[in-house]
Amino acid sequence: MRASPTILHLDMDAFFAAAEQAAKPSLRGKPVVVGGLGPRGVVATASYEARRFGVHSAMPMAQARRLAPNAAYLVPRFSLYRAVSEQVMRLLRELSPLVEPLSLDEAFVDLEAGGSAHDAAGARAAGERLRSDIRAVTGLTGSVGLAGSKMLAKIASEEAKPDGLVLIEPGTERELLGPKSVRILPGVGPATGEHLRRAGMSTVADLAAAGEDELVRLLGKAHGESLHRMAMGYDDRPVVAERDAKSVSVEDTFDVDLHDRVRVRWEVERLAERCVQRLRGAGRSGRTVVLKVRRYDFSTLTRSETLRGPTDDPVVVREAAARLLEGVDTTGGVRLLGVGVTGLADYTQEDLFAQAAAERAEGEASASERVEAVGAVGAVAADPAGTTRGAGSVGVGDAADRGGAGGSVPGESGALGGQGVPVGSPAVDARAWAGGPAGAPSRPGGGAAEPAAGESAGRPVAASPGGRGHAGLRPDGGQPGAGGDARADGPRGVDVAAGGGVGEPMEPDAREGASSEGEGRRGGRAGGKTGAGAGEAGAAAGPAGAGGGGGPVGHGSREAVVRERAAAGPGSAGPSDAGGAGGAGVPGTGGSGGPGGAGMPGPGGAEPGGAGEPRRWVAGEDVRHAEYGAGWVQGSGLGRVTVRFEEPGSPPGRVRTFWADDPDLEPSDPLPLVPGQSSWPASLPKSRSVEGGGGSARP
DNA sequence: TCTGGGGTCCTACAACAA
DNA sequence: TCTGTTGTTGTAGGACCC
Repeated sequence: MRASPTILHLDMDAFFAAAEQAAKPSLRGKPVVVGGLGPRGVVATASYEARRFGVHSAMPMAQARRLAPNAAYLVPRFSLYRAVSEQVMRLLRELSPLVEPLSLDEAFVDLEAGGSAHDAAGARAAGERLRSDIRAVTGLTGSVGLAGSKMLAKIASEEAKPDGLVLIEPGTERELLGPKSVRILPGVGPATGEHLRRAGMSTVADLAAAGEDELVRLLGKAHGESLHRMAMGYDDRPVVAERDAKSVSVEDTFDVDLHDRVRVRWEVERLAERCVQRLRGAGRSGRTVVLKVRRYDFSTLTRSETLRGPTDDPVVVREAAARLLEGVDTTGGVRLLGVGVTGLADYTQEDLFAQAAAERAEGEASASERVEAVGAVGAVAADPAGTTRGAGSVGVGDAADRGGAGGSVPGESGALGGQGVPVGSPAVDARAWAGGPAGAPSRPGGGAAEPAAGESAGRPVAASPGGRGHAGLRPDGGQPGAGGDARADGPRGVDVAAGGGVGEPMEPDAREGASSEGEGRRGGRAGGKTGAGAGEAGAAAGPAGAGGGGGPVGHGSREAVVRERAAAGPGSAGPSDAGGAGGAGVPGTGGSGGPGGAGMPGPGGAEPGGAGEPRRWVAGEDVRHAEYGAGWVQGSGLGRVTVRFEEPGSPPGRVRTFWADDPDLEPSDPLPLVPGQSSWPASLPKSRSVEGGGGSARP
């Protein structure tokens, strides 16, 4: 708590939605909702126009659609938001080196540390200058709070919204906070708020009056003490510029609950792979593997296992996650699965052993010790029951062998994928599934290959038409070309044809925005972008060989299966018979393909280059047409795509409809919201003319 | 048709070692 | 040697935030 209001909190106004409105002039002044468009999606951000209909963040998307049926519904485009966020953070760092980002659109700045303000007048001037700079550089508005502490600065920026600045003079905190709801204090959410309400405390003044002892009694020591201090207006938390991540995790919610144990296991292993990719991308390793399972009734379980040392080996993490799954009852259905790693370190157990081995090579250790050390790699700590699960542990040699095997599989995987996995045999080894988790690369030196190129501008490759898709492996055993998240927003991918629900190409202005749920169109261009042909994509068949058949979430109606089959190109795995039987990708699961018969994942079948399968386009995505120029996808369906031709800085544009596979139409990267900005990330185009069309090769 | 994804922090409890 | 206490570690769950 300082005497001058020199802690600044910036919060961009309705950030995602505002960025979309800036990028799409025809949406300005109209309700825009950004979030997951699948059946279980929630609202990430609603524009102020949409908020007037009662739409707010974290609201189920279905509810938002009921409240604001005419709003534009868009999927988030993180590449755009990250780029704008970088511009904003750069402006903040001009004010002070002490900038603490809280998220893409929010940060604290210590103005005093940067010498940009020492009193209220200076702070206000700096805040106003910042707001005007942000508007000039990004075209967006942000709200600024200034106070002597982080808590109050954040409360001030909330008061300032939208597009304002509020300064809280030190000394006025208690008076200002007293009448406000306890919910404005950080750490008081719905549960704590209700708890306090039942205890007769609804305002901050009530908390202050209750005293620390009472709050500790109600909420526990840490929470009670900190809340009491906050209620008194005390908060001396410093602005911290750098914070190390403490965990890395990935999770997926499925459109339809998973019942098939084999599928659940496959998903867990796939998530483990993605988690390790992220872990490695951050240059970290982790020691504790955590499995998260949300069941059909929304109850959530976590199971964790701590290894002997940190690892970034996909095999080790995958197998730990699979072991953890064995202890979880999934009967009744699984709604969400997640895999995470905590206890992060900058080195791996293998590093330590390598170092130790080098030392021993210099004669510092005996041969017997060497054997012991190598054998321990990847082994897990004894479990709580006191039994070491040796069967699941993997030694270095084992991992290396497996890596080799994984790499060798893709060539055959199409066929395997088509056969599906025998079910009813719990001993089924995922490693036998081509393109499935089995094929995961192991470590370099143990045969692994790193992802080729980070995130690749958010364009997953070799994804299935339904949006799912383990990307499969290159024949060299490496990861698919572009690396990054190989899954194209999988679980939410909905087969356009089968899923219904996706509108006709829209008439101009008949409905702003689009509700297309086909997020997985990437498959259509994956081959071209990565240099992989249809054959490779086919090799990515999922374990059960659902292929293009049963979509990942059970949208695999017979109709869809037939379409996908027809579209399967040579070299693709093709849908399994089970898929053909009605969408259940797993033979033997009683895969009746009944309602929501969950097909196994796996792009397999209809993949890029597949003759006749239209490409899929995501609502809101940037595109470029050879003749009409830059635009964005307003809607798609029934083999057509509707594009509005406009870009940041242009007047609202006109709408045209094309065949989805129109060769003149191609995807494009986001442009700066204010044309010609030098602070726009170098990896993204600064203008269409420079960029030459977005750069994605056609399949 | 309710309820995402990626985090952080805290609490409680059991096991174990000193 | 046995018992009680205390600290640490691992595990699980809950709340909260954006």
